[in-house]
Amino acid sequence: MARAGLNTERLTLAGAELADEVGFDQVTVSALARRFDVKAASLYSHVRSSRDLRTRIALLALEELADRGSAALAGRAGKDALAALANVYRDYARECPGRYAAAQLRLDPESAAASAGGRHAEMTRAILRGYHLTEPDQTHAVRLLGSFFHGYVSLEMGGGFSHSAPDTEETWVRMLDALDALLRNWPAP
Amino acid sequence: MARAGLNTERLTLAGAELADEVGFDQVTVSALARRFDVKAASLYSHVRSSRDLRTRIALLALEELADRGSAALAGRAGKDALAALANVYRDYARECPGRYAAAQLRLDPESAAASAGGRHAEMTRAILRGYHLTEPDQTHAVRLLGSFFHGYVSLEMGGGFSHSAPDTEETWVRMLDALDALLRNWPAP
DNA sequence: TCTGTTTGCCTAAAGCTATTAGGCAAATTA
DNA sequence: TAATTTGCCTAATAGCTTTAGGCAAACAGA
Repeated sequence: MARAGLNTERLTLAGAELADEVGFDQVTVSALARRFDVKAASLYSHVRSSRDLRTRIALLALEELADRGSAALAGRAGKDALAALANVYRDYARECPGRYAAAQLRLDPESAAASAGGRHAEMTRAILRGYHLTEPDQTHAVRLLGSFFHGYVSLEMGGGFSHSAPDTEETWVRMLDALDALLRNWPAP
Repeated sequence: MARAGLNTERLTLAGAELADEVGFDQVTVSALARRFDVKAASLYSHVRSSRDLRTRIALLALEELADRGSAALAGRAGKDALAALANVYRDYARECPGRYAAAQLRLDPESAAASAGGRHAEMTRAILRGYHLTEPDQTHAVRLLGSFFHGYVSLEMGGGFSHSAPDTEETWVRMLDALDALLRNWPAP
């Protein structure tokens, strides 16, 4: 019987594709096995568990997202950089909803430490260099931007803004204007 | 054999408690049946499906959250109101993490329409009355605040801020200062 | 090329969850 | 008290997860 040529990388990638097609919570060892025309038990040579598979997809997504972020930030500063990074998150969530959902998976401490999570915080900090904030305000601002990016994208993806006018595109632009203004005029304690 | 006295309300409430104890994604028909010392099949007289159960818990959480919000906003305006509502979300997530997670469940359109979701948007709008924003900026600001509240609470609950200094309490206060400042000086288009 | 080893996928099996169908006894109503 | 409704049960099917052990394909060395 010919072999399917499975390995951890391919499974992770296929799992990410599956997530984008059917949703991250529908990513299952069985479904992935079906996609390779292989029995579910066979995947356990390459992946420790269902949880392990999902964690790997999450790490992949975080990495991809960080790569896109780095590329977008190169050569930009100030509001330009802010908008660029914000758009990376938003576009990624739209293009790859399953992967984006995966990136929100709560990781165990070891995985989190090995993840691209640090790069994300670092990118946000890089943006703030254009706004001349000093510690601890810089950290507060990093957290505020992180909260906002994550929250906005989650709500938009979840359809939270879908019915109401005005459209989300206009809101998005005006929000970035507002955040830029806030960072330029960050209030003293 | 004595009856357990199940009904949809009790199951929903017990499901919410279970969610707070073991996590919303661990809320299962079987686990709930176990908690009532009853067979899983018995729950299907009161609940249409596992999905139905989860939806009911989500609706309960949205309702409780809206009730707390209304109570907190009564008699407050401006920054006072802003902080009060923000704290409602944050405290609820801390006290009832499972319910809070449930409130993030993506609802089908009918359930969403019947949910307290509208009350939440209305509360945020009420806060903005103290900041004299006109449409469409008011809507943009509603969405920004919604994104921020949701994003911050999600990240804090997920441990996103856990390792780094300064502590989240200080960040929280300074973020609310910043949002208040932003709303008072909302930038023109 | 043959041989031995590793590796990869398979079958088998047990355990858990979801869900449906049909039954009997408890609670309610007349 | 009799009739009816209702509530929980047993039984059964189906899917996902995971472990154990087997056989054949791929590979390494002589």
